[in-house]
Amino acid sequence: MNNKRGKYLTTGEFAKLCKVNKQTLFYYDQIGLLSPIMKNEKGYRYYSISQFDLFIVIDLLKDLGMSLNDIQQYMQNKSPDSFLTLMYQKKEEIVKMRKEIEAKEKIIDTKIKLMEEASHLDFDKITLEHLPEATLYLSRNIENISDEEFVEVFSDFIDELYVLQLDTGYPIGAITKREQLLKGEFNNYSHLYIEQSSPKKDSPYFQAIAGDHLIGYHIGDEKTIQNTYKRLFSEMERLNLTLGDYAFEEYIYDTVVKNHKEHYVTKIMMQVCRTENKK
Amino acid sequence: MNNKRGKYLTTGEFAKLCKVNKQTLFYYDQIGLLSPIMKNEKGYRYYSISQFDLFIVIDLLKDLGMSLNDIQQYMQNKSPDSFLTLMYQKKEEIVKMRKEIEAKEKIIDTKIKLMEEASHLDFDKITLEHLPEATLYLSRNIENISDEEFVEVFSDFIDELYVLQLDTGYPIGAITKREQLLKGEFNNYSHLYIEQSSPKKDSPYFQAIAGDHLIGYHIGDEKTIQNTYKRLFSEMERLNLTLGDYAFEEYIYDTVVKNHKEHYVTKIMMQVCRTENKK
DNA sequence: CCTAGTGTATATAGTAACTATATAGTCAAG
DNA sequence: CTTGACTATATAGTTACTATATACACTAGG
Repeated sequence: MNNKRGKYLTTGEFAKLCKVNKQTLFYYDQIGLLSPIMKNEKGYRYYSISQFDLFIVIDLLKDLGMSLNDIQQYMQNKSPDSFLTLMYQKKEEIVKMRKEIEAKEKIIDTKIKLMEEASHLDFDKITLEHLPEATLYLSRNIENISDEEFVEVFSDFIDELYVLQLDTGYPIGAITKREQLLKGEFNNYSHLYIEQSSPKKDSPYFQAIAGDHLIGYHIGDEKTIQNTYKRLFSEMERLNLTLGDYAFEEYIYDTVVKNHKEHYVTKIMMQVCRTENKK
Repeated sequence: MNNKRGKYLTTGEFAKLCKVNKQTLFYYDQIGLLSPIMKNEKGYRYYSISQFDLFIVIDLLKDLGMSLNDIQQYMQNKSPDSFLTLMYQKKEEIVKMRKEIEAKEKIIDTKIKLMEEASHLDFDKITLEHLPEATLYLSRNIENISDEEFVEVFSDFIDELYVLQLDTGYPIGAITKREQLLKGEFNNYSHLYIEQSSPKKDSPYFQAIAGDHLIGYHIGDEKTIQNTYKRLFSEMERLNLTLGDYAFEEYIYDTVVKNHKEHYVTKIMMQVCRTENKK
């Protein structure tokens, strides 16, 4: 049990016990949230051990995002029932908090993974790789749309990611169809996408076709991306490959890690077929 | 990809996208953390889509407890390397945060469990129950100590719980030895304790002896607890039981849920033996 | 008993990161 | 051409501390 003993703690001792600044206790006393059980004639504050239990609860509620004012409201008409109600409510909130933390941890893991991978890449080389199947979440179609419409689609896409909690830390990429690629319209995308590491159900997912991709890196502004596409097309011809249905673009280094557009790096993954019967 | 389109977002639109108050963006502009890519002759702000990526990172770092100032420091000399370093550091921090959240969730679960149990108790009844084995973490011995020493032991005990992360939401209880009970020294405890739901290793634990206990509840101030002990002793005699080695006291309702000492409830669990060969 | 060092108190100002309010200019639809 | 919704700046207020300045109190050593 607790407080039956006669000895009290001074503000300094109590602050040390609670692991807070002494000033914080003055403040709590001032706003009437937690006042010492006793003040002597010199104005010295004395706290009892049972007040520590109170502090612990105040601290817990504070960490759960409750304002000192709301805590005080509770403290003023406390009862086993209201405490239980409060705890049930806080349980819900903390579960939500935990899930958010977990999501953020995953985002950080992804960012680390991507950055580590990027640091081992040679941006000058074009490689032919077999990509494993990946699940992509797609925006609505954005072929031939205006700037204003693009901004709207992008905003809606972000909102969907937020609502469905699909932000996994992967970059937002864009898909270009074979048709546009052949016409040289490298900025006329068909969809935005974001990769999902552990896909959920109930959404219009797009299953990226696993298979051979010619992968190259564009350094610098998006506006000059046709140069890199040309290099990719030459390489495709040299290797005797035919163009597949889609190409995928995503930022490797963007405004988050580089100050100037000239240093941005975009990864281009062009689906290709090794088939012989090429026209 | 992102920003190649010419259309920009107004402060209001960008704020909606970022899910923040418009004023917050003014503030970020003012402190130079995130300024719009463009301002027209009337002073209207225009944000690009790629600035959203920046906002997302700022928001992530902020949620990880970084100050806007520190974020700005990072943003001013960003690089893939420094970003990676930052992410590794934040990974460590978020793991710590997650563990703290998990610990708090457990505490809330315990509080709910205890309060639910308490609401179904009849505080007037004395019952004989077989208690399952429980692991208790003990303070050092507190027999016959002064008030000052008690405060010190209590403080040290709290520090240990903090360092070893043993706060599980269970109340801090006190143990009284048979010897003291027989002498009627109900306030001369031998140890403080806290129950551990999932015990860890490497600590001087005390394994509570599982067994029969006579359980009664004391309502009101600790000072009158001898009355409840007397009731327990009578009941013990009536049931033809002998006193065991220890008695355990813990608060059911304390200052956290009740305003007045007269409403505090203390649970007393007295070890007893059903053995016949009683002197 | 005096003094140095540590503790306590109050009062006030400063801080971070918003948030609200007041005032005024701008723009787009009917 | 007006109305309503937007934009801007400037300033003050908020929360929960945190720091600083000043003064008084308590305790241990010489």
